[in-house]
Amino acid sequence: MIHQDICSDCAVRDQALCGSLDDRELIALNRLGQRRRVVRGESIIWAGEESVICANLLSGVLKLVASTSDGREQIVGLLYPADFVGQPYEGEADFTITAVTDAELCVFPRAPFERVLEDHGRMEKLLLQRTLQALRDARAQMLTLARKSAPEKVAGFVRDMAARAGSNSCRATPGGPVTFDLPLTRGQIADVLGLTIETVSRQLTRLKTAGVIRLSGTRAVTILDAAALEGQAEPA
Amino acid sequence: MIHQDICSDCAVRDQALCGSLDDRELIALNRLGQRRRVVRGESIIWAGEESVICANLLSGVLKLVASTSDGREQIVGLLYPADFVGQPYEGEADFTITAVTDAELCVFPRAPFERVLEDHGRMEKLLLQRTLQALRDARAQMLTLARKSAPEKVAGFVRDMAARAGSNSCRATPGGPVTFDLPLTRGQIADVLGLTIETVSRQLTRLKTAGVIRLSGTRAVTILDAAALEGQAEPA
DNA sequence: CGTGGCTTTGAATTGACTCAATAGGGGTGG
DNA sequence: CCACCCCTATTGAGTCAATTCAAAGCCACG
Repeated sequence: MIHQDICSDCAVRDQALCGSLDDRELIALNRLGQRRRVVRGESIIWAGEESVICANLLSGVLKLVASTSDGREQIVGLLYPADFVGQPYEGEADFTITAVTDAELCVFPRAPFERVLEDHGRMEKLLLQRTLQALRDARAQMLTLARKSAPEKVAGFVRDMAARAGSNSCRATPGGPVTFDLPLTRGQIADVLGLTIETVSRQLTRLKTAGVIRLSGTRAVTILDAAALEGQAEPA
Repeated sequence: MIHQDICSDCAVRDQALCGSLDDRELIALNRLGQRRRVVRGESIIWAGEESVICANLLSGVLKLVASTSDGREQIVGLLYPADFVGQPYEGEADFTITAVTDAELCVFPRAPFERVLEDHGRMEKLLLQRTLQALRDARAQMLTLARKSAPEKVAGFVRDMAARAGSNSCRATPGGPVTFDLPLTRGQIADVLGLTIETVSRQLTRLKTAGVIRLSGTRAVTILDAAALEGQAEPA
């Protein structure tokens, strides 16, 4: 499906990079873009292949996966709605990008998209700022992967996911119990944190037993003691 | 010392971001820049402090260090001559930047530098491309930190340092013995790889005993068997 | 030629992994 | 509506890679 009139139905119209464009500019970009739905587990870019597209993520969650030749895997990034997807100015993709939930994208062919970038300094500047932020995030995660213990990793991950969920649907009582769904399986959490499934499971059970969180089903988490969680994530 | 005429004595004039500017543009930037020397161990930016400068690195090697509140440290990036230093568009620095060798910088106040960026699309595009590359590097390193064994980490590190040294002073016989100096101490290598000093030392000794490398003094390394080194760095 | 920092080597410990088996839970079809 | 099945998660026991703790050794430099 080609975009309706002028992205008026776009759920992330203002948060995505396109937010920097006025109506006239949007028309040009709009002509390039195509909606695409992907189902959970489907990949849109493969490491080592020519990366011919860029996109805005409209809904769902994607993972960036790095892997060794013998099959070990590491999730090196997660993408959420309004995030930019893909690598301009780079032919061969370094990481495989796969949907961890059903997702919807607004896809652009890479080369024309690069031309739009060059013609629109505001948009390029926004992309630079996002890229700088992604770089800071990746470097912060390097500290976690290399130097934090399994309890710290899991507590920090739960805290971060709660913060993200909380920023979407803000609660009246900050610090009070917050409930949300993890978008990832235990195995995917393990792939983010550089642990194994078993270790993630054990640490979550430990937090539950300690009364810090409640687990309902396999996805839902309730934060019972945010201060304790923070204390386990960042020991003094 | 203010720049002499027009950066004519700059060792990295063509490789650094400034390479994108013509002589007229360079005059404007030149007026902002100041040379600064730092000695080994000296920091130019501190995590948590306001980050008021950007710079080009002219000579020497810098490290970006992330640390936990209880003192664990991780080197999340190394900067070499012609690399860009600092975080435009971001007030508070996330990482401490420290010289690992004596170094020389061309320093710009951040705010005016940002204005130059906005006025010069070519330079902003170059910075975007460098930032995207740094992001790819950081993500690749996440795989190493989280999923590779100590032997793989150390072999890969030695290979990468050899490649960097080799790219500067190219040898006639590719694959033949290459000798170079590590710019880092064992402790700093450990901080890059997420290991301890002792483990790095043991792995280097193992590579020496296996006849893959020769160690002369504490800094010099000779690659005796590049194929074996590659094999240990990236097991099938 | 001494001194201090860096490096190497050894022994013991441990946190996370591996292997293995059980339990839960959501969806499908009878 | 219920039984079954598959996939995911939990729990346990034993192992091992890397760390921690400790002691020399080496080298560069004053």
